[in-house]
Amino acid sequence: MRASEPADDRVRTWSPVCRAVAALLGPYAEVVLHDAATDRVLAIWNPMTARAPGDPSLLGELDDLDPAAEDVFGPYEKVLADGRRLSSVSAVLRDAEGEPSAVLCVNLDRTPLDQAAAVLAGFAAPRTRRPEPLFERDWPERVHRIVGGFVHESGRPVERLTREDRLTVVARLDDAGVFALRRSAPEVARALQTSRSTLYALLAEHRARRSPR
Amino acid sequence: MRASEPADDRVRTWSPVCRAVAALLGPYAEVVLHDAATDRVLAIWNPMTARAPGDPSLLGELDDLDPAAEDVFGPYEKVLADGRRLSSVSAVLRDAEGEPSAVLCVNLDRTPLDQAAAVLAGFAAPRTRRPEPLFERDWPERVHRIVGGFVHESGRPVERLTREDRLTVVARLDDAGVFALRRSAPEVARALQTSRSTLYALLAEHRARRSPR
DNA sequence: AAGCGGCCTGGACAGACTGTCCGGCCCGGA
DNA sequence: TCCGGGCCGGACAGTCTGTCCAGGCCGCTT
Repeated sequence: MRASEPADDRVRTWSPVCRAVAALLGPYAEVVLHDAATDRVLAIWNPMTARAPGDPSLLGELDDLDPAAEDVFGPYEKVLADGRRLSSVSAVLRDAEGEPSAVLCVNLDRTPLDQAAAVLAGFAAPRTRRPEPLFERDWPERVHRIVGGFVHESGRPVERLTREDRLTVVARLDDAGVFALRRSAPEVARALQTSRSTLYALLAEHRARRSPR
Repeated sequence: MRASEPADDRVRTWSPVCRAVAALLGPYAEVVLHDAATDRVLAIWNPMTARAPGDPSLLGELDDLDPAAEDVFGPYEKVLADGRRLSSVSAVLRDAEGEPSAVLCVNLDRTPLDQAAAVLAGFAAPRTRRPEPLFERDWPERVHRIVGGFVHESGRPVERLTREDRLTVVARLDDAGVFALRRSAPEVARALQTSRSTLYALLAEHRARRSPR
């Protein structure tokens, strides 16, 4: 890369697309251009949070992408601090040589859509609610999905997750109530490729952090 | 339809409402005015099937309506022969004396709504659906609700349920996956006002019945 | 290189929970 | 009255849970 401002080029190259997307999706979509190498924000349109160019992206390393891998990720879900739920899509943008040059993320606030869908669904399906199982039948599948989701989202394969990563995943799993299910702990440990001991350590840490009282 | 048609009055009275509703809900709503006494169609707007005035209504007995009962029913679901699913609302229309004079039915074809909802839902919630708890947070509450539901439905208080009753409840609970939750067995036993031993006996019996293979 | 701290791990363990079994009790029918 | 079905509490072995520990690995510092 160039001298001190390697970003310029890429922003110039990609900003029309970004602006188009931002314009198309209206006020509820945030478009972010990331520098995959430095893991920082290059530019941002219609920001939903206080991020600005130069801020860390928190994307995780996407640089060890093999060319065969898919360049478009998602849509997957993120949750903002204020509870708004986003549908996000990420795309690896490559230069003329085929090298990854930036990462584009589009974050669509789905709450209005959710509300609309709920309205429609309620309109259409009046009272015949389903017996609705207490929990998903195939919870191991579900565990794998949560773990897999994080892997996907962080770009790191399971066996290379950091301690903090695993802590995050454990937090999600705990929030999802997974650990109230019989036999879930060993399964989770396996999925997380860690030992049962460590899993419990992480879990304890998570719970201690959450309520230090 | 004058002389031989006693319906006239009522149709004249109610048709503005019916037309308004039909207009409001667009091409997907059928509005039918029934004669509750003769159980025949008085008038129909925007019919979805080949019914015409004078045809039997097939409403079933709505005549034994006590005045205290609610006059508006639904929305409930109907299914057309061709598979279209309808959301329906019925209303008893009363004359000046408070006597039932006709029944209004509005049948809304929900397939377009369902499709729209699906589109929106798909748009909004692509692949990683809600962190959506794996199971209800307050599952004991849920257990009580299932048990209570059965009690309500059978009219017998918990402590007077028959063996077969309890077996049914256990079946429902098992189908809901309750027994995959840690610590659920004692709670269920308590809710069912039976002993843990018996609970396990019932559970075993249920599972044996289900798959005698 | 050696020392150190942080973290992971397998193994060990006590304690909780799970399923099963049994003897005793109650109750309704023959 | 006797009998059989069903329930109960208690007991038990087996499993699962959390916790703890000693040892090992790794990166960092001295």
